[in-house]
Amino acid sequence: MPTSTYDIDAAIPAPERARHIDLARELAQRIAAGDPPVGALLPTETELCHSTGLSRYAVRQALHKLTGLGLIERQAGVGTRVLASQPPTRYVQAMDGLSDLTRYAEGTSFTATVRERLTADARQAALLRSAPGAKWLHLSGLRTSAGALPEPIALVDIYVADEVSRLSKLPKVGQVFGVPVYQLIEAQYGLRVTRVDQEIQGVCIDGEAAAALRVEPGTPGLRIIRTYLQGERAIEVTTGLHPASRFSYTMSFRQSA
Amino acid sequence: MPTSTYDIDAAIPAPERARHIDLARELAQRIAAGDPPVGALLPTETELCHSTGLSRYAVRQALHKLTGLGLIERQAGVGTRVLASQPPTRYVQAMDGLSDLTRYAEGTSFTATVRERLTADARQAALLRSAPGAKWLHLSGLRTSAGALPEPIALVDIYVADEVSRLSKLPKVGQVFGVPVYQLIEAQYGLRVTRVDQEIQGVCIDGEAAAALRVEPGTPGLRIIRTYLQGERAIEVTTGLHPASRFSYTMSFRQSA
DNA sequence: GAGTGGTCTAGACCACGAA
DNA sequence: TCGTGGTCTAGACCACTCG
Repeated sequence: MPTSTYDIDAAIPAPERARHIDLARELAQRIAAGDPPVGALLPTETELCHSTGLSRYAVRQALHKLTGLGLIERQAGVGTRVLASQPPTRYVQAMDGLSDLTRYAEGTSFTATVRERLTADARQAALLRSAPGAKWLHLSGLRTSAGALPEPIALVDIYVADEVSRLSKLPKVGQVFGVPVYQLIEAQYGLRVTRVDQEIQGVCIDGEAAAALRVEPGTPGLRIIRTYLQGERAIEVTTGLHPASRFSYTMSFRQSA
Repeated sequence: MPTSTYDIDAAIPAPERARHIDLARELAQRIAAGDPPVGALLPTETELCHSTGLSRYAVRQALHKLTGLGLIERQAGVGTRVLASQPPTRYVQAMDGLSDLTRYAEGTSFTATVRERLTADARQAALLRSAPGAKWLHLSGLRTSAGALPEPIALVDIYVADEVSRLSKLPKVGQVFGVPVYQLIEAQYGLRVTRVDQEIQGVCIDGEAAAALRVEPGTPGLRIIRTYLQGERAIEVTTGLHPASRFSYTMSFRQSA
């Protein structure tokens, strides 16, 4: 039985680092080896206290660490259950805000050429994830670089759900605009976009679009469709048409700790 | 001065939930109000113990929660510093493994038509993020749906860095193949991909590519370039050419708790 | 040297789940 | 009813920072 009086431990120049970390590592290795297999219960806190000679506090710290790693699950009255033998390797693309989605838009501005209220037909309803007959505010325009010679960057369509479309600072036709519309909605209606779905398609730019973007008909491009949702409700949908020569979409996925 | 003998508190039917959570919430509100402004120090643990009547353990639990929220930063010998007045709203696209990147590949198979070792010229070096003259293993082939009539899905090129290219289970020319190459590298060299960079371009599919994919010349498509890195070293690069009619890239970003 | 947060002990009461 | 984990107290020693 390890007595572990505090003075004794203090006299020793410290064995390693924190003991709860050692214990966590040891338990993780045992779990990896399948000692308590997935789905089985780990020893109780009391048992671990006795077997390790540590206090309950230290044992709980170790188990807390394993919980954070997703290795175990704890429930009062039941015990500590093994969830996985290996900490799952996850990869994430993280953003510090939705503005990262449209970072390319920095140094550019949006000029509206169309502003109308529309009632969705069948085709539009599919894009807008709403029932046919639903009302939306529709803006259409051109995004241009803010430099001396304003090169068109993208043809943009913005749809705003009727319930959140009474926005005081919305761009007027012909007006240059800088703020993302979803930010106006969040500010004015006090809600938060909880999810953004994004689809990227390859397209050939023809006809009017080619003329507006000042590229040759048949030029390759990207169509990006973003749906901003609060919960399951789509509150804004944007589509952008980007000439491939002026835009490519890059992202980076990192292994999450 | 709250005496807070344990029996007294126990006799009361529990005020709310855990007291450390109440304290965390109160501190978060104060920080939001700028009481200790960003960059300043919070009261020390001892002061919080006195002002709240809680034990140091409970106070530390509350501060630990705020640390997890990214609101504060702690350092022994210095104190508790306010990092932000609001918990940053982050959005993440999470994957439970890199196979999610190529989920579309399920139910498809890769058939190699080219297998060679190459020495990167200037143009290839840029794609492969290595110096000109570096050696890579190059596979080229077609990804087809596994159904009865094998429709070509994508033209694929795979480049494997020389140091990790001695792979026993690598696809041979003409052979149907199912496992992602990065998994072979991870398994055989005992390393882990820590980052994947991805670029998506819009293209028009012409010439040989159109013939191989059995689409009309001038058909729109997507080119997807993935770079698999361990640390800062690129160990594999893949490019895929997908007809737009058979593939679009979708992703979803969620607000992270 | 005084004070900070990091670690740890040895107790205790509680809500909850299972027998 | 019994044992689980969740919460909490009141002490303690340590490494570290700073004046």
